[in-house]
Amino acid sequence: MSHTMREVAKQAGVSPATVSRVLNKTQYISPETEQRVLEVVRQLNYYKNVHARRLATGQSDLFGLVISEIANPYFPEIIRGFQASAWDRGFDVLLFNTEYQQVRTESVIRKLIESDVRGVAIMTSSLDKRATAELTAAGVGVVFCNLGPPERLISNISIDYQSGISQAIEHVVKLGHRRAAVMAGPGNNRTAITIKQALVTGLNERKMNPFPVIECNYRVDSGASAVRAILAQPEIPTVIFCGSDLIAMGAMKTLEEEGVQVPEDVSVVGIDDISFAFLARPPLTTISVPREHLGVIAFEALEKVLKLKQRKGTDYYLGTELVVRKSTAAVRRRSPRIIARNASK
Amino acid sequence: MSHTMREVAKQAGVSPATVSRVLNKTQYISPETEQRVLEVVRQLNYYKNVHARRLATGQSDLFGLVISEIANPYFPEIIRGFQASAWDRGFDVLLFNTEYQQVRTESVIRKLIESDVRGVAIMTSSLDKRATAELTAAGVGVVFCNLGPPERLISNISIDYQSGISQAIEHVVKLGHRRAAVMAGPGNNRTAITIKQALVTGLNERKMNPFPVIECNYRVDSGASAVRAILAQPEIPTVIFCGSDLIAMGAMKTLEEEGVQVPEDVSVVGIDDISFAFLARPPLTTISVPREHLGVIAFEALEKVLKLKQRKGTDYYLGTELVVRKSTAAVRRRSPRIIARNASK
DNA sequence: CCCGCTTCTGCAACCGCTTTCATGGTTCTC
DNA sequence: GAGAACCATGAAAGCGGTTGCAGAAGCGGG
Repeated sequence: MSHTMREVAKQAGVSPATVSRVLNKTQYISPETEQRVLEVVRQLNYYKNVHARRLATGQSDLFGLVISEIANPYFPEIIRGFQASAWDRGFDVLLFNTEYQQVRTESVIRKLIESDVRGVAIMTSSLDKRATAELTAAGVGVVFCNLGPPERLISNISIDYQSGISQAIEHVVKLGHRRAAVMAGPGNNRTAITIKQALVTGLNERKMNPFPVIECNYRVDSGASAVRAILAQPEIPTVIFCGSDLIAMGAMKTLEEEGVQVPEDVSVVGIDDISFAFLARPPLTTISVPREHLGVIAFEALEKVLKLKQRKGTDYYLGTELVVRKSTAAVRRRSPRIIARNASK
Repeated sequence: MSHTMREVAKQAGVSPATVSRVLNKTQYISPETEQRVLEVVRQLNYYKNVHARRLATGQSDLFGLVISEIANPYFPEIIRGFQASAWDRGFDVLLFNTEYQQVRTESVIRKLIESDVRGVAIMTSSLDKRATAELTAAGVGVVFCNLGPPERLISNISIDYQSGISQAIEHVVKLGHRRAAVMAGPGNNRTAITIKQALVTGLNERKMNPFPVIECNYRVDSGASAVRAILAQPEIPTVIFCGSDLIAMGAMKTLEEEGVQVPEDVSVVGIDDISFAFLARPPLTTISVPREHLGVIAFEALEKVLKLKQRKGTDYYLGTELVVRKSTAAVRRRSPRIIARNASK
């Protein structure tokens, strides 16, 4: 179908080696020859075959990126940052998603190694540390997020949720809130657990022992039952901390349906600052996680760890920051529940 | 680093050919030999090298998917559908985004051909038909969206916006609306143009000549100025049709900021039914485009067109459907502008 | 004029896997 | 019991590039 390098060489009256050298600029070739080769390449509309190249050089120009699920708005910016960095340096990226399934994990790892990727950024919590052993054994660099200390060929990026969470707690305390609830992410998710703990610890330090602390999954509608559970308490909180913006938006939706106003009756705080947090109504007060930057750092970390094959990787830190919008407001004297009771009397 | 097939063969006391046949199940091998080979494969933790494989077979197990921009919530579901279908059949997908830049387009096409992908789904409008010629010339199957009639190796998926739009117009007419405005997508975007025309035509048929008809880009904040332009009209519309949900959500945000209530003062209709349309407040009435299905169909179309190399591809149709939520309501007697005037007197 | 040093290009051996064809050994079949 | 038909496997030739090494020209210096 398409032409080979040998054909180009014959047409140009040179050897394949010369064509290779012209195309890759790996050795000085006289300008006339170079021109001739390039001319033929253009005429024949020649495309080099990366598979042959990868085989011959024993190196691919591929990096892997593993995420949980493409439809989760947490990931697109990460992908974007990672892919942009890779593209700038002439690398391609193989994107895999686990869809939260353990079975997929193994196949993904296998595909990654078979494809001879240089490095892999694991941005999902559904891959555990054990799985990465396979990768490093194959000489593939690995970088992940909040999973543990660096090792040989392994770097780690720690997201410092604590800083943003402290700011958020500070913020609501100033607004007069004393009673908080927590709607955390799923209990089998590493990141969700980290966030939940940071939240609970931070609140406890301020003597605001949160109650209830509920786990819900990342699906948009999962907040609904959690919100109802919260509203069913004898004394309902004045502020709800959510483990992700998605949960927060789901919560706000349900709160509205239940006749509870945000932020007048209850304040809501999210985490992530996904692009829609800004469009939510009210616009969501949230803790911004620099996701695009995370993708960029992830790629750079891989490049670096690959240079230092022998030594262990690095630990990177990424700060988080409170973004105040409209879903938080000063606490009212009386909780809506009490108002409701009075009203019904 | 990792082992080769030859090593496995030697260890198992067979030839590389046999190992290949065991691993690919391409020929009957006696159970004992098979067991022996598999055992060695396990022991050595052998991974086959896909590049060598692709080179030897002259075929890759890769499909390409080209989108505009990963951060645009229109795409994730398409990716999901496409990738899931590919995965099920043992194929991998190479994801490329144009970021709306023409320069990228060429590199993307080149990479696609160099990677020897079997087929490419082009889900962005920023690639024109000319670009696909390169692909088909290289024997790569192509499927795109709303771009023209099928040809050799080229299939097309037409999204029938008309049907959903008619339903939407019917819906607002029943609610008593007579004055409509249109906030279309960018004028250099094929899909946006198609939608805009469908919208304008449909409204004209109902004698609701929309005014104004404004183009805005797909960034979230772009709706703001367009909304202000609409509100600056002497007579403001009672319903705004938006070229995408993102535009609609941006518009609703700005409307609220301007003190105009949705849907009491103005109804808003979106297009796409992105997952957030449901979370918007008020939840967005929109025209749902079956995006995940689009991805699935795209993959299937590619598989099919590749089987029939000689003949031209197929034209697929995908319907759209109105989803009524809360951003549309019966029209009020007087427009908010008039109310505002009265109030200020 | 010869030698040695550049400079530019070609030869040929790989990279790791697939696949055609061939081979030796069995089992049928008449 | 000999030839045919199988069967399970091996040998080897690619696939389309890359690259170490070698060789042919060209050139300047002694």
